[in-house]
Amino acid sequence: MVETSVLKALEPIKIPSVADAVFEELHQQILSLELAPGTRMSEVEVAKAFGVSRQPVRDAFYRLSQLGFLLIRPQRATVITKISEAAVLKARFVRTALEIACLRAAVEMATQDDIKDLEELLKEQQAAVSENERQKFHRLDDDFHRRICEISGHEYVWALIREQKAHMDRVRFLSLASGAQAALDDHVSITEALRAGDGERAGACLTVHLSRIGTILSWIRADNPEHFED
Amino acid sequence: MVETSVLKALEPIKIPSVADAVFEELHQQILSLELAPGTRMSEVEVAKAFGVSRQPVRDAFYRLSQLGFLLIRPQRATVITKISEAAVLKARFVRTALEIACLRAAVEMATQDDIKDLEELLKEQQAAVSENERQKFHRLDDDFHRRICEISGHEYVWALIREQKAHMDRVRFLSLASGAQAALDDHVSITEALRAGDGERAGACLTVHLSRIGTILSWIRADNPEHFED
DNA sequence: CCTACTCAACTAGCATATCAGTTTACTAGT
DNA sequence: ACTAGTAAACTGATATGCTAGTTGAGTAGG
Repeated sequence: MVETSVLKALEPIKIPSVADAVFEELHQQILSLELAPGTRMSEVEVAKAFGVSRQPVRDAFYRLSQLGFLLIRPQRATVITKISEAAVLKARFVRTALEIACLRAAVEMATQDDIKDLEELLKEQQAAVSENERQKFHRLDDDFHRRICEISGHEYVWALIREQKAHMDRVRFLSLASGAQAALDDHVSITEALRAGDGERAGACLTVHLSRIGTILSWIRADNPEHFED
Repeated sequence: MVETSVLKALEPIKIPSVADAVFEELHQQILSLELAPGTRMSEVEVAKAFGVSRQPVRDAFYRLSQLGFLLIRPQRATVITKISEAAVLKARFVRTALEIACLRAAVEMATQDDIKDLEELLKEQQAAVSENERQKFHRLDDDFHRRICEISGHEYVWALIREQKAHMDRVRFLSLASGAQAALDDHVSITEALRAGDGERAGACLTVHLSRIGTILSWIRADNPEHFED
């Protein structure tokens, strides 16, 4: 037998396929609005641009359509979906439901160390806000919410939340730095409630936190009507 | 212009593709355990059995793997996943979170007619239980939960719940008729709480309701160890 | 100038061939 | 009998040709 490595991986190693790469790239470009809503996409063109065949592009297209970012119509052009105010609010509802469940579980499970970790995150977030580092804050924001899922022992829920969140992220990308301080304040409130073991209050804070997107949604739409559907 | 029809469909008509058909058939067979967990699946064989090419089968396989029913390992055999006790409990957690959110919203939204509809459903369920019509009860069970989503104004959540539910359904299929009366009693309690406008109590009843699968899970596993993963 | 029709240029779904990697059955050597 | 090595028989991923259907520009007819 050929000795491949000392520690043969126990879990099946995930080999990133070409389709994965195409998906990741397109997903990132769509979320960052480099690929604007309404843009016509062609399997052939994308395949040529990436230097691959149509098949992996087709696979990637399908995944994106499942997430609601591509509208594939047989025999017709595939287009990047416009931001739907309704879809964003739906995503918010689902995300709120899932995160509240995690938060309530986290209240029961959180150790001193967990709280410390969260507070460490809050400090980093404060630094990012102070230095106006928008990208960094967004990443730390995600970390905070993911961390709560982990603490609750329901880490897998983050995958679902991330899916839902994606629809909100396109809006967030248009919002510039607005609301970062308010978001951070919410995080502080949530962490305090968590430390106090008050699941009710934590949930209420989270609801307020996630509701903020609703208030900015209308004026972001007013500023960027071309990215929204009628 | 050729007059295609008087009422041209406003929404783009969904043309069922071959891939859709393959997916639906396999999905149904997997959920009903006609295709047992652990079964090796081959794109080629399935394609031959359905009389189609490998492409639509591949598409269907991918969708099933996303739902957690197929384990696709490149260059290795694709197998139908065994029932995972952990996956069922994860699905239960997510489903509970989503349904509680809907239920609480439904408490605010429900009209007299909505309650009447639900109670009508309960009667049909009672009939199904009395006549020991298992399939029918399962369908009415789903209707009940879907109806609550509709009442809450968050009908789209049902699609997510259905996804999660699928993992629980394979277990339900093994459970024979056990617990139908208990489930119906839960439905009655939930409806009563809904009528009383007591979201707190309704949520508690729902949590109990969905928890029942946890209690039967271990002895179903004991009776059917071959369908469960270690 | 406007309308109705034709047709070429697309589209995605489907079929098929090829490729690289894994598994497994078989054989040669002990 | 048993092990090591090899090759054939798989696997899914990728590439590409083909088809039915849609779209839109251009043209003929009014």
